[in-house]
Amino acid sequence: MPELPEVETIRRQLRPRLVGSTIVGAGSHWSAKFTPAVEAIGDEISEVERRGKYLIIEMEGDDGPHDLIVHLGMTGRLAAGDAADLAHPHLRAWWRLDDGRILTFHDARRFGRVHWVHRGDWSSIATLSAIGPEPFDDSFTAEHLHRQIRLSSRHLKTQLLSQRPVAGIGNIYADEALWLAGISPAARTLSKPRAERLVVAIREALQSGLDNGGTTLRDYVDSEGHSGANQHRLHCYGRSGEPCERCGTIMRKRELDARGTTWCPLCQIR
DNA sequence: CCAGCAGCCTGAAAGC
DNA sequence: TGCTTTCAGGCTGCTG
Repeated sequence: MPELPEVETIRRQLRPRLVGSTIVGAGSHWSAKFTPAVEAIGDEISEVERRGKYLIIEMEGDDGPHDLIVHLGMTGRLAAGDAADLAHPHLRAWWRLDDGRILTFHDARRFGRVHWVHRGDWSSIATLSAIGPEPFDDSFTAEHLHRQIRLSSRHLKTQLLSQRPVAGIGNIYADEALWLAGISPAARTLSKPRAERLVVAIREALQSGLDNGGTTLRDYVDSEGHSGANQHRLHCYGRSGEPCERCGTIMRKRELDARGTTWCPLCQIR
């Protein structure tokens, strides 16, 4: 469940280690989700960016600039290590660098993906091509959020998870942000004042994740194999049956559009 | 075009 | 103890 804070943590670690390196070899699992990895052979890494939960490795080669795009899915891990990492049974893709190091992509559940596209041409990746603004960008405003939510009749939380109103939110930070804002995940509309609160809350929830190196509930580790610490600071996700930190009401959990959803039935009344 | 949902995946934990 | 069931859920692509 790497969401924006987890992917950004990995990006910050990998960028200085990868920029300037050339890919001299690569391989992948047989699934078409991972085979585009080998297209990067021969190219040099010029930048490591991120858009929402997508890691975007910018590549320069004889056939022009490309993006090597990695989505970690639920259980994806990236690491810049040595050949020992190739032995792992969950290895899905690997890239050998010109100094002998190997960038590996492990993913037990194979919900992750690798894409190879011309620089900036994300049209073949539906979610990425329609993705909303970065949450810390000035363009992510209450007016924007209010307008976006009005475009769909789906539950508010489901819209946040779609990546369209704003980029990078997954199940954990969606529950956290809605609790912080005091808004029901099952709402279908969003007033202007609530949109104001939700923008602040989304930034607060994600910033906590960034400040604490990500949230590790089961699988997440950063590119150096370290767990995050934000799981100790969650107010909502995973706290069903426990008292709400704000009002003491017992937190509840239910399925909302096939996603486990925790909320406070009093502070987040519909 | 949109809402809703099956399907993809496997390891850990719970249930029997 | 050991087998079976449940659960975790981001994204794609299909259906009505």
